[in-house]
Amino acid sequence: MANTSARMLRLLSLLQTHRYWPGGELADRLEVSSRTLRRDVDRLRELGYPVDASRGVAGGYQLQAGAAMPPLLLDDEEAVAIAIGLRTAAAGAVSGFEETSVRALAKVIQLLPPRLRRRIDALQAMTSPGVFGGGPTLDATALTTIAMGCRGEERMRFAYTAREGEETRRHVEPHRLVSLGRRWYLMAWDLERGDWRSFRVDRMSEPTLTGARFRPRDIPGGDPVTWLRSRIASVQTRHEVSVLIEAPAERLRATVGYWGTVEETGEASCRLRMSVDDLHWPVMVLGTIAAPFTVESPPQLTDAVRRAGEALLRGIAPS
Amino acid sequence: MANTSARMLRLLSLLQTHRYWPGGELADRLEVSSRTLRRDVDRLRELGYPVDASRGVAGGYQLQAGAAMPPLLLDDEEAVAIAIGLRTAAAGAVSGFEETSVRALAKVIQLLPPRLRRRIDALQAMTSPGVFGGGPTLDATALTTIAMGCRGEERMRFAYTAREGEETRRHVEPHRLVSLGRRWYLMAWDLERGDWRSFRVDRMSEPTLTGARFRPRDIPGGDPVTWLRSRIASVQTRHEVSVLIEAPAERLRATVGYWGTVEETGEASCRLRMSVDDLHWPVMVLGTIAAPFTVESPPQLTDAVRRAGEALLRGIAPS
DNA sequence: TGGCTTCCGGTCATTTCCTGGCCGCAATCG
DNA sequence: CGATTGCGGCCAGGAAATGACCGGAAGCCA
Repeated sequence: MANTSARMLRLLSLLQTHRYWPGGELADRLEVSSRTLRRDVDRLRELGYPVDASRGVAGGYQLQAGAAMPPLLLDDEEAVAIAIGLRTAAAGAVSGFEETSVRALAKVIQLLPPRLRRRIDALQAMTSPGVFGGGPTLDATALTTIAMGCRGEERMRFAYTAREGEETRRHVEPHRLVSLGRRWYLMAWDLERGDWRSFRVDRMSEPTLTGARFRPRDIPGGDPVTWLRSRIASVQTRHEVSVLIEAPAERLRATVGYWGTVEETGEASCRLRMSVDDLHWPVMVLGTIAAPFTVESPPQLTDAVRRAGEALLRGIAPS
Repeated sequence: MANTSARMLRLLSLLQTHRYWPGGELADRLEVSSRTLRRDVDRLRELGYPVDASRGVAGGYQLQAGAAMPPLLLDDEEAVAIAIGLRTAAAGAVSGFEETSVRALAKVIQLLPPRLRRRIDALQAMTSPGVFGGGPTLDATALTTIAMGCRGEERMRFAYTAREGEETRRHVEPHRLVSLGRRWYLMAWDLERGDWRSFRVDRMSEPTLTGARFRPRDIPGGDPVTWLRSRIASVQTRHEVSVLIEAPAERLRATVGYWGTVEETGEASCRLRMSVDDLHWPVMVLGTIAAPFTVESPPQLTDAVRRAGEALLRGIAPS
C-alpha cells in the first residue's frame, strides 16, 4: 500500500517538525479521517516509536524519544547542517570521532540530493585544515569517496605517490578506512599485486569508484587497526606535555577545555597535561594565559616556547 | 498496513547500509517472495527514492541520491556521530552554521533514545569551549533545550541574570534562537511583562520546558534578526587584523586555512587578514609560523603580541 | 556464441487489512 | 458541569498486497 507507507512517513515527518499536533490537524493534512489517523498513530507505536497523546481541550500528539532512533526526515537545511557537522568532526574537530563521522558522512552524502551536495562542496574551503593540523590538508571529498567505496564494497582506482615520490596507478578493493595519529589510512586489497596494502589517504589522488562490486575478503588477523599498526613504519611521535602554571586551575580549564587535563597543585597553581602531536598547541596555550609557568616536559617544548617568544618580540621590534 | 510500512522501512534501511543488495537476499531478509520485493522497490521509486537495479550475474539493488532526502535510518553509532558533529558545528566550528546546526540538533536530540543521549552528554566536556572561545563557555544542553522550546512552541522558565547582576525568574514563550557575533540570543515573549524581550543565552540558567504549548505570535517587523540587532546595545567588538609576513603565502595558507585570507605581496612575503573577536588567535598564528612579520593593524595586536612573547620567554627563564 | 544469473513486469486468484462511519467511554481543562 | 479531544470496538465494502507462474531482457563469462 504505497499510500499508507507514504502517509506514515509524512506523519512521522510532521511529528518530527513540530512538537505537538492536534489530531484534527494531522488528519486534515494527511487527508484521512481522524479514525484512520488514530490507527496510523497506533501503527507507529507498534513500530516502536512512542507517540505521546494528551487529551483535553488542548490535546495532541507528540513524538517522543524511544528505544530506537526513528527514521529521520530531514529538510534541506537540516541535511546540509548534518553533513557539514559530520565533515568538521571527521576532520578531527572531535578527537576520537573521526572514523565514525566519516562512516556516517559517507552514508549521508550518498543519499544527499545533488543540489545539496553542491551546496556542501561549495563550502569545501571551510573545512579548516585541522587548525594547525599536523598533516597536510585533506580533501574531504576524497575521504568520503573512499568511505563510500568501503561501505559499498565497490572497487576503486586512484593514483598513489609512494614515499619515494614515484607515482603509480592502483586498482584496489577498499576494506577499511582508519584514522591513526593524525593521518588517514586505507586498508585495501591491491588487485594488481594480489595482496593487502595500506595507503595513506593524503598520498592518494583522484580516487574514483569503478562501480564494480566485490566480496569482502577476510582481513588478516581479523583486526584492521592492529594490522595497520604493524605495517606502518612511521609511528606518529606524540609529545606528553607537562607544565606547572601559576594560575588558578579554573582559569586554565576555561582556556584549554577538553584538550588537556588540569590538576590543581595549589591554591593558585596547577599542572597542565596534554598529549599532542604538535608542540605549537601547548605553546599557544602558554602564550595566552599570561601567567608564570615552568616546563616539566618534554624538553623540546622549552625550545619551541623560546622560538615562538622570540619570533613574537622580533615582530614588534621597530625594524 | 503495519506490515508493509515496516517492511518498506526495513528495506530502506538495508539499502542504506550496504550499497548493493542482490534481490534474493533482500527478499529473504524481508521474508517475502521476490515478486513482492520487486513491488516494494517500485513503491520506493514511486515515493521518489531512486533505486538503481543492475542485472546480470552480480546484479542487485542500490539506493541512489534522488530529488529528496530519504528518511535516514541510523544505527546508534551514526546517530551519536551526527549529534556530536552538530554540536561542534553549533559551538561555532563552522561559522555561519551555528543556527542551522542548533535547529537540526534540537530535532535529533529530541528523537535520540535516552541511552544515546547519555553517551553524548558524557562527552559534554569535549565540546571544547570554542578553543580560546571569545565568550564564556556555553552549555550545549541549555542551547538545545531552548531550541527545543522554539521548535515545539513550548513555554519555558529560567533564571536570568541581567547585565546589572540582579537575577530574575522568567516565564516566556520562546520564539527564535539567534546567533549574533559570538553570542546566542533568545527572542521571546515575556509572559509576565507581556512584551517581547531578548535574552542572552549565556545569562540564562536552568532553562526548563514547562510542557505548556502556545500559539506563536507575530514577530514585530517580521524579521527576528533585525529586531534583535536594534535591541542589542553591545555590539561585539571585532578586530580587523592585517599583518605583513615574510614567508611564502603557501606556508601561511597551510597554517591558517579557512580562518583568514592570505594575499601574496611578493615572492616570499604576504599579507594575512583575519577578522576575529579575540586577538589571541592571530597571536598564536604569528608565534607558530616563525617568520618575520609586521603588524599593520590593529594597534592592540602589537600589545597582545608583546604580552604573549614576554610571557613565553619569562616561562623558560631559569627562575 | 551459448549458458547462466539476475532483474522486469504482466496476469490471476486469494487473502489480508485498510478505510470511514458510528458509537460509548475516558481524560483534561476551565 | 460541559466542551474538547483522544481511545478503541464494531461493521461492511472495497482496495491492495501477496505469491505463483510466466516469457523476456540485460549483463557476465567461458
